[in-house]
Amino acid sequence: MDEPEVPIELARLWRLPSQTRLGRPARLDVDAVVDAAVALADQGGLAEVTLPKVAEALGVTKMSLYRHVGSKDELIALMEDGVGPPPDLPEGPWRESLAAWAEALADRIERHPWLADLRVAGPPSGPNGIAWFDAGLRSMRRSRLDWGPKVRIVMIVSDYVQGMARLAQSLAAGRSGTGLDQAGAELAYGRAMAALVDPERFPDAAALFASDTFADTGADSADVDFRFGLDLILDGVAAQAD
Amino acid sequence: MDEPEVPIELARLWRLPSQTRLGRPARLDVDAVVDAAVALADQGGLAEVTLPKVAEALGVTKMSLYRHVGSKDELIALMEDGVGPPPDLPEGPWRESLAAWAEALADRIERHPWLADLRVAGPPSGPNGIAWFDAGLRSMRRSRLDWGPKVRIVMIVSDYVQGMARLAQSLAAGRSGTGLDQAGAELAYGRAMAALVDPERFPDAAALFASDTFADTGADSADVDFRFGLDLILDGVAAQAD
DNA sequence: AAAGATAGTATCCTAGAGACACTAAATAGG
DNA sequence: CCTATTTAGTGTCTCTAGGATACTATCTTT
Repeated sequence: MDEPEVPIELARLWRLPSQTRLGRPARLDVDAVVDAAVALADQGGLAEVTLPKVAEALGVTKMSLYRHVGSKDELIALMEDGVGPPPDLPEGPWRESLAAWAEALADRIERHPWLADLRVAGPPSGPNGIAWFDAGLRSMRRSRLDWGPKVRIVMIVSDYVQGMARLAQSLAAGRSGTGLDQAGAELAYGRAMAALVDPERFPDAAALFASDTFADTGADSADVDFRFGLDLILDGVAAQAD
Repeated sequence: MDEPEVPIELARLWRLPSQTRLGRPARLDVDAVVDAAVALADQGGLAEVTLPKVAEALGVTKMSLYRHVGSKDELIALMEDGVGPPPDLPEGPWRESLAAWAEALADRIERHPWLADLRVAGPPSGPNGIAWFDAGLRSMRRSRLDWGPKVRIVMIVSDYVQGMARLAQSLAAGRSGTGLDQAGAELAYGRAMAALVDPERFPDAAALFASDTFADTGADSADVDFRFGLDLILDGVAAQAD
């Protein structure tokens, strides 16, 4: 009856020590692999995280990694959890607390941009994922919201933060001319749209392009946009909480 | 001075006819390639869309596809635009119109689940992307919102819809036991979490897991969740619009 | 010292994206 | 009519990735 209580992936996420200490001692452990992968992703994006490259960074062969992570997907999940727990957030009215939590989430993605590329793979299950989740719930302690709404609001806010981060990254990539196939696309965009968007078919879009709304998409407008949407969502929460 | 007015990718997105009709006539065109790719994605997900498989479906070799699409990424963009324009939406108060637009977006993803996997790659640029964008803006005509807020709200709502779709897909995949590595993970999840989530460290999360909130994540709760968040966002918009 | 367990290695396979040089089929101008 | 030009589609090659399998190396327990 030595069936594991928890699946092996969960055991790795929580760094549960293995029962036995038989056999050859390991040079590597889960943390070493995850840290190396995170370092690669931090400086080159998720695409840099390949089993060969992680293995090379650690000075081992790629197949040895499979002793410590079950698959590439599991490695990604471990990386997501591995970037760490939330910071201590100030207690206070739910609106300020929840906003601070959202800012902390955004900050986390800014430090690890590849987090914006990840798909949600279900409910949080790692220790740090749970910690972030717990912090999000805690921010609403002083509200009169029930569990159901709280959970949904946590999902909405974290989804919003990730979505805005993705958008900001895409715009930044397009703007700074990544040298990829969309070099100069930013310049051509306005002119091409003016030529292609027929005001008869698309009256509102054409009017928008004719206005200078897109012109002031300056350097730090991302922060303004972020606050705008966050406040909008918080207004929506306020409508529910009262 | 016969430089193209618009980049070639945009020309393909908008199906601008090429000037010349020299040379060998094409068996294929952009639409044929895109339609085949969409058909594959519809029945097997984005992972089914590979150049070899698309080519096989069309009875050509994979390299011939590059005569009609510039790259895999461009094919994805063409697919996204290729699923079609928005339906006609009822005029009316902005709140109902915007809600209807969001429902139409959700409906589109339900018909083409792979749309949930796509990253936003900047502002909309294809004819149908523009059409959806235009429809979103139009839904708020009767509000007193300025262009800036309108654009942001369109982004927030479409991001919300896509995020919820992704979440619903993840949960559905976990629930129906895809046969992948997470077979039975759903069952183990509750028990494992109860064992791992220390109430001292994670008081709110532990309390949540102890409650039966997750138990009633029934079959059609996705719709309920969707409406909850949508209403929350609309409440936020209302706070801005007044 | 032998048996058993675990860590890391060497080699193989499958599959995809894309480069490049080729052949095939059309048109325009002499 | 015929040939140069232009465009469409093919065949083959390279690179890179994830992963399976069978192996060797190194430790602990008895």
